[in-house]
Amino acid sequence: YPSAEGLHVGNLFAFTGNDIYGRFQRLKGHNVFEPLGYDAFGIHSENYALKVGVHPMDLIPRNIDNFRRQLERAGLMVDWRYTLSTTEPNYYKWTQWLFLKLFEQGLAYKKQAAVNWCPKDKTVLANEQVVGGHCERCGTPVEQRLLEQWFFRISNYAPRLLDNLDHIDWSETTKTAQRNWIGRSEGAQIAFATHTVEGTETEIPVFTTRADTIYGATYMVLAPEHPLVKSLTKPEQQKKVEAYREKTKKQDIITRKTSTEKTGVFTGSYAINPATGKEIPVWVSDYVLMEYGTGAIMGVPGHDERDFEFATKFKLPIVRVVCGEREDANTPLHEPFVACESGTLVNSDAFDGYRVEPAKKAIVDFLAKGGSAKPIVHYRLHDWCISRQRYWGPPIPIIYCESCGTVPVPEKDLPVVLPFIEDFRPDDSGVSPLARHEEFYLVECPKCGKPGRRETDVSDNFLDNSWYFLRYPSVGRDDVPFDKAVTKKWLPVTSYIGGNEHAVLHLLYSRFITMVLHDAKILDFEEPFAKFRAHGHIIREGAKMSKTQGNIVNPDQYIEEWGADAFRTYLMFLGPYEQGGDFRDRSISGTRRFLDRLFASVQSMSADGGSDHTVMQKLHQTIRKVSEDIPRLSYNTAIAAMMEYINVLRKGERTPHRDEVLPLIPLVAPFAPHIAEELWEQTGGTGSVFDSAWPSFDPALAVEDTIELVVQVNGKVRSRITVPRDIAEDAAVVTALADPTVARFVAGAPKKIIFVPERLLNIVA
RNA sequence: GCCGAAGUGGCGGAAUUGGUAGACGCGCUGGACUUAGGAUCCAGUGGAGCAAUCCGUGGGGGUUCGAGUCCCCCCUUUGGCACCA
Repeated sequence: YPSAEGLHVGNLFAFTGNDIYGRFQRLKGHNVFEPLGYDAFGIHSENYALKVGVHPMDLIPRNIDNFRRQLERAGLMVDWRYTLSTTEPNYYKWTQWLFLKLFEQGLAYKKQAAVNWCPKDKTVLANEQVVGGHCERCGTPVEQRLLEQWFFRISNYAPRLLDNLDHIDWSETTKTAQRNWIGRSEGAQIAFATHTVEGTETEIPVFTTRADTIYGATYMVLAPEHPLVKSLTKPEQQKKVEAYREKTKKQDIITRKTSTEKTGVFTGSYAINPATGKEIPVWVSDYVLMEYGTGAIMGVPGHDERDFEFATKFKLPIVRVVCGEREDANTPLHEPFVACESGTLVNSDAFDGYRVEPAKKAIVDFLAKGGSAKPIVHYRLHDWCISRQRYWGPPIPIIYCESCGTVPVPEKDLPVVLPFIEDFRPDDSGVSPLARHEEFYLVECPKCGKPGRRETDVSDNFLDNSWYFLRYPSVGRDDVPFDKAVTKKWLPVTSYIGGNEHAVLHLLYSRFITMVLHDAKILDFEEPFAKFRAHGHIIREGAKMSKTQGNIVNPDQYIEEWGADAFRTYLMFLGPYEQGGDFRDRSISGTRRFLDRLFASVQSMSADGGSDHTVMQKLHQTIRKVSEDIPRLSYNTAIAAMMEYINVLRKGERTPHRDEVLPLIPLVAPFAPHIAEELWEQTGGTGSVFDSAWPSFDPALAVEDTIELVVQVNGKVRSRITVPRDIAEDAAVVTALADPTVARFVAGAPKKIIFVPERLLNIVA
């Protein structure tokens, strides 16, 4: 996202890590395609445009120019012929096409729903964009609002999105985040019979993961928005219930989600506990969420903290149905007993004595016979709300016609171009600013030709970036979103390094979209990124970088002062790449010195091919180390190894030989491409160093023939002896005991000898 | 509350499977060169001790010939999710 502030050092950290990997693969002889593009079709850009009073159509190209300038200085191996911008009609034409594909598959649908509404940005947000009850973008507390919205049925794909995680090569942290977000829970749906105030028989379905505790269900709770609330409320309770529903509706998400004090009201109705056959009261409370499960629960106060709290407050009966090892059926419950591994059922008729886990299945089976229960797997993942009541985004390609209904814009009419309008500021109406422009929305129905009305909402920015990897190799093609043959050659993405902040947004949506296209037989793979690694984040002096703290690092000044190569190398050296690290101005001098010493070594090296044996050994060890470290993103240790080698090379003002120096040039090239190219040319290389070859190492040379064997006595290091690498245990013991220090600690015959070849000898005395 | 990551010198960090703790870099100390040094080069740099040696990876236990690494308990920091039934 090309922000107005320009490139952040964090962006550069991410891009450089990718670049090193790409340059390394190219040196290894692979054909590498490394693209980069701009994704500014969303709220963030629009808000900034509003703030500075510049139209986004003017602002975004300006930001992009600045970004491009900064990116080019960073020395990335990006193929700029294949860049893209999600704000361009030739790109978003295909974003709209994507919407149509989902619509065709029945995966895009419109419904009225309580959605997350940001009162400041005046738009709907996806669940993934609500962070701790606040708008991800501006931090304003999010409200609930009832609106007609377009959704994608990502929930249909929940099982696949989850199961595939087991066999894709991704960072565990990212996989865990997705698993938690998808939130599979295995349980049962159980129906509680009841009747409406008019006397009609009906039932309240609940979802539970603790069917084993059903004998302890002493009441039920419906979410305030639950559709059954109305018909179950007795006339004498009506006023109270209505008032309660009003009150909870007005509360914003924050107070609702963070207040621990339970509130609620009785409907006056009762339902039958299908296990006990007893009548239990039906309550309404906002601690039950309409969005999860069935929007209704069975209250088991003995074995659930929230239920316990609620029952205590409203004096509802609390029954023990599970006990631990030192308890029995009559042990009083002063707090809910929630541990279940060790629990045994009590007060549960035929199921008394069952362990918790088997009881779950047995009780569901038992209730299933009466038709009131079935095992069910529930996912936390909600459908993806993609409507945005804003201006800056791709218009959703739909036309409403009085006779034909909801009609998709025909593919030949794409793109639906976002018009330039002056008054793009959103308002409270719940509709997009585009709805103020007849010239945009008054259109003919593509089916029957009668007057129709265009959809005026635009789509979520995350839809734009859910498919860009598919577009990159096909940039320039106007007739297709992506060319078949080109896609086959380059995709899925071989290696992707990104931030974990996208774990449940971009990275989940991209997987979903890819699966949908696979199912529509448009793609022959269903996972977009074969390998994904989450990089760490850079902090500064122990604190997160932020504008308000004023500790943002602008890469420009550092590149100016130290050069792009030293800066890149420093960023990769400051910590383990997958963990990030602490940015300290002063430390950049270290990597700069390293590169200077490398440069000086080339200038001063002796022209003859002679070389020192121990230096050559070190060289081959270094080549091996760097070759092994780069693929596992251990950039910091790869750099350290090269520094170490330079130190050996120049130890005591030694003049290095040509053969000792030259292999360093391609070795350092992924990190410091500019210097590497320069040195490559100076030393007679032709073309680019990146078209040369990655140096190979001689395994025989990479090992030393004599080693330092550590000698321990009783596990404590007492000496180090220099011995042949392949020394036998007996010989090692003899040599070790000849050492005066060792001899001093060994009185008499050794009790035991532990010999680890090439490493150590431990004498237990 | 739940899920995850992490605690190592003055600082950033090394230490593939349990096997020399502190690689590499910053900083610091001393020296060389120099009119000068915030340049460059050389040497040193975990703590205590004259030394032999002892102590050292958040704390406490344990397993082992041997633990930064494995097991149990606890503390701290940090990221994410959060009334998810």
